[in-house]
Amino acid sequence: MFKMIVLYDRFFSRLTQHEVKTVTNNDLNGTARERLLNEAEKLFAMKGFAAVSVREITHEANCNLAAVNYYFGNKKNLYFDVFRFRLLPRVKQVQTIFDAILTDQENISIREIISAFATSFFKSSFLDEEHQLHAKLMGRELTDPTGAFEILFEEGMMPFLQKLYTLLQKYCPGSIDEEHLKLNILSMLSMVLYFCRAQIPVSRFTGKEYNQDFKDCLVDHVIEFSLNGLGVNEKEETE
Amino acid sequence: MFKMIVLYDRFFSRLTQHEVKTVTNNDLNGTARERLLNEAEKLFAMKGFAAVSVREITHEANCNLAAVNYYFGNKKNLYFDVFRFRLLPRVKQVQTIFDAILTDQENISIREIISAFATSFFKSSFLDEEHQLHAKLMGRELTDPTGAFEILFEEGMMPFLQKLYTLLQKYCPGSIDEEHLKLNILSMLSMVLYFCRAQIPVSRFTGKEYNQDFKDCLVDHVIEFSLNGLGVNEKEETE
DNA sequence: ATATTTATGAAACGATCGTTTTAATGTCAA
DNA sequence: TTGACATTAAAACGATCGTTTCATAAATAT
Repeated sequence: MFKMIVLYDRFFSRLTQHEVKTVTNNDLNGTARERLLNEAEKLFAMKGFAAVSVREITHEANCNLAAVNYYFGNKKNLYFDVFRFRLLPRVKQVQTIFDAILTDQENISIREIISAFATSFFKSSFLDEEHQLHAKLMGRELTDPTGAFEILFEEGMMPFLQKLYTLLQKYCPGSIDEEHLKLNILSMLSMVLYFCRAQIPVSRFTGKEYNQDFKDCLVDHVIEFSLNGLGVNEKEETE
Repeated sequence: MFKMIVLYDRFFSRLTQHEVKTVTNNDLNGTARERLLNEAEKLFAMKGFAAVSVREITHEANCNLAAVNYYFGNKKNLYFDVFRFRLLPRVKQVQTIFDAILTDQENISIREIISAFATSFFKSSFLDEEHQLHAKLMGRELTDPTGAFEILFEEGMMPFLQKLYTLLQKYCPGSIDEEHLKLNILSMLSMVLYFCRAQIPVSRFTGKEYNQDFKDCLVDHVIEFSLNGLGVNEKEETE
């Protein structure tokens, strides 16, 4: 009895018997717990926390209504676990892609850093239809924080921004003070986030649809605007 | 009977007898309809549409539960009217401030245009506590559009962006094609929106609180970053 | 095989939601 | 004053919500 209550603490939720025994097994996707997480991720992302009912999630996951409370304690805990086990890995993946792009190169220029940043955000993840859902989830957390966002920001976003900071500080030609460099980084971040999230206003104002051509154009624009914004005259470097 | 149904159409809602007779009177703030709009604006902004109940609104406005349905037909129509009669005027005010800043000056430089843009957004409105609520409302519409945002964008934002476009096109030194200039404008917009809305992550990364010093610093940063991003070397102009 | 735990099934609970109904007011012209 | 209309009041309706209960089936351990 008491053991059950402890399992429903803020940071832990019940694992299936199968999962406890064979955590490293790849064949877990079929378990009820996994199906619930998958459908919850999809539905929460599309409609938001309040607009999705437990009945809807369990129905889509082919589970019983009581399954959510059995595995996760309550609806809110399921929401948090979606962030912990589904969103956080994907956010971390952005930095992984960023690192992979840079490690291929020997001498790193600022242009290559900026380019890797924009590319890792844009092309590889956030413009995919699948990841649009995650952007919506994070967007809602930005306006109505529930604490779930902190998990992503502290463990996923902050380390990435810090790494970007040390990289740019190292390879920046002039001496830029900490405050201005950080504001520059946030400005770059604001652009990629905006062009990913506010696709409707962007399309409406520019008259362009988000096809591959326009996406490529956006990546180039962010890179050039950021390089100029940083005060780096790229023409001296590339030629 | 039928007349009532027509009044509850998407675009119109019932006016009080008092309002119909004396629309220009300043003494309207006390009517039930106005009180409902005020409280709805406040509550919708703080909690979002779904998280606010009609009972809560009517209670805060010292009205009866049925008053919302009497004056606005239903809850959703009240939400739309909050955008129509409360948010739209405030969004238009941004452009008014922008125009006021520029008309004081005789010869307009690009720096002055950018500065007026950033200032009209930042200082005059979006960083005030009162207007933070409106930013939250717009933020939710960005992730979960209900159609209410279109009112603001088409009638408030688009004309402003168009004006900015023609201004910059006129006073820009080099020849910039339409697409790139519009992307530049959207980049500037993304920055002011982000620094207004994402105050928590910004404070977390920079370590700065949103006091007056930091706000001023942000305005300066956006201006400089934008000028550099546009490829305008401001030092040749100001000296 | 038996006992114990784990998981699922269907049904119900209590609460809250938006909306409607019906009756009682208040207001103003005729 | 009377009648028509605008407004308010209180109560109830039907629906949906998150959660709980309890019986049963499946899986596992002894």
